Parts: sequence; C-alpha cells; structure tokens
Amino acid sequence: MPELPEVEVTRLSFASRIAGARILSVRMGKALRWPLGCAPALLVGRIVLGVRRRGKYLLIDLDQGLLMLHLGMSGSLSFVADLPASGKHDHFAMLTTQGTLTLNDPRRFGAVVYADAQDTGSASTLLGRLGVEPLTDDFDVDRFHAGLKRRKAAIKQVLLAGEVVVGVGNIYASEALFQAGIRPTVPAERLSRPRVARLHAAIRDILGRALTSGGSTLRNFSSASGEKGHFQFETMVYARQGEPCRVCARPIKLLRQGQRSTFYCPQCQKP
DNA sequence: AAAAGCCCCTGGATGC
DNA sequence: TGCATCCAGGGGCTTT
Repeated sequence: MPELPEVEVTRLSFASRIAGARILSVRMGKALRWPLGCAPALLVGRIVLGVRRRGKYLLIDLDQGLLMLHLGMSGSLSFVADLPASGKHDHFAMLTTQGTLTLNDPRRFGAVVYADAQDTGSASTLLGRLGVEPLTDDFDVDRFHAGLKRRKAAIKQVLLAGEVVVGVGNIYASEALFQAGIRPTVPAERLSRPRVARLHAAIRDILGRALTSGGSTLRNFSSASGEKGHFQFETMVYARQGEPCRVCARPIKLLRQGQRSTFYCPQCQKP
C-alpha cells in the first residue's frame, strides 16, 4: 500500500502530536515480518523525541534507541488521544502520555523493529542499501543518471528496487514513467541524459502531488489521524488497463514485471 | 555483482 | 451460498 507519499503523510499526521510523549505500555499482536528485537517492557518509560522517515520506513527516535516501522503492503497507523479498542489486525500498540499509536496491518508484511542507539546491526541492515531520497537536493540528475548507468534491468524494476532512489512504489513508478514518456521495459542503462532528466522531474512532481493529495487510498490507507488519500483519482495509467489514455486515447496496456503489474501507454511512452 | 524468482499473509473480487 | 482462483501501495532472501 504505502509508498513514499503515504508514509510521509502518515508521519506528518502524528509526528508533532507524539513528540515528547512518554511510553506507558506496549502491546504486541500476531507476529509481523520480524520480531520487535527487545522485550516490550524495555520501552516503557522512554521518551519519544520525534519521527523521521527514510524511504518507506518511519523512524521513531527515543531518548534511548529508536523504533523502525514499515507499513508493508497493507499497514496503516493511527494515533488517537483516547484509548482505542483493539481491532482484529492491530499487531502493535503503544500507549503514551499523549495518545496511543497503533499499527493495523491485515497482511502483516509490515514491521516494528527496535534498534539500540549503538546498534549498527539491525538499523544498517534495514536501511543500509537504500538509495537517495527523491525529495531532497541529494537527488540530482547527475547522480540519478550515474546510478541508472550501472543497471541493465528494466527501468520500472530499478525504480521499485529502491537502491538508486527510494520511495517509488508500484503506483508512482508507473505514473512517473508515463509522465516522462518512457516505456517501463527500457533498460535503465540505456536512458539518455535528457530522458533521465525528464524522469527525475516526473518523480519529484508525482510524489509531490501525491503528497499534497494525502497519498493514494486503494483499499484502506489512511493517515494516523484518519484522513484518506485521493491521488488514486488522478492516476494517468495505474489500474487503467484497457481504458483510453487521457492524452492520446489509445488503450492503456498492462504487463507483468517481476510479479508486479505495470501500466503504460504504448503511444505516449517510447521504448 | 546484478538480475530474476520465491515467499511471507489476509481479504476482496470474480468465476463456476 | 459455497468454493477455487487470482490479485493487491513491499521487500528480504535464495538461486541463477
């Protein structure tokens, strides 16, 4: 579910409200992707300093150590002041002096992992291979071009892998490639610099607009304050196979790349 | 080293 | 109404 815009929307919806809170209790439900990495009781009494984002991970900084959260495919957070009843798929809940943070995740591909401050292990394992943040100045055309030059795989899959640039998932990869006029199957190394520049601009534009729209809500995504996204109504190609391209009216095509669906316009996107 | 496949899990939509 | 099949915003791990 959540790509960079959804994760960032989530962060913005509770970061300031939880900052400064003291953890009162932690409740675990069914197993997520990985074990928490410490006894839940160890977190009690710690203070939440703030919430950062790295790629699709949320990093909750504590006065001692940090929690790394991932929403997987179906996860969403809520942060409410009153004590919420536990729902069927609430697999992590953290009661604090300022509210309760709950991870609801039906498919349980998500994760909550504790890392000690000096623990270079789990943090670097999870975050170590991540590419550049697309909405920062570090993401420039030169660096992007250099990164793509080293990849022979299809550009769509290079984007999804997140080792060159992070945060671009299945929806926004298709959308950005459409906006840049690039066929998803083009080997990354073969993209000319002007095309890379167009893709660079398209990624920033799409992610920025999705952020402004509160992300995309396909099934049940909502921010930690319960707001649904509405970017799904603005997609040019995603989930529109067989429907007319909004630019040229040719039917949008669907193909599978690495067990994921890719959507593109055969007319507007050149090989 | 990089690329391609496999798998984790639940639920909703679709087809018979 | 029931059951079988396929598909879904991700990504780590194993195999080529």
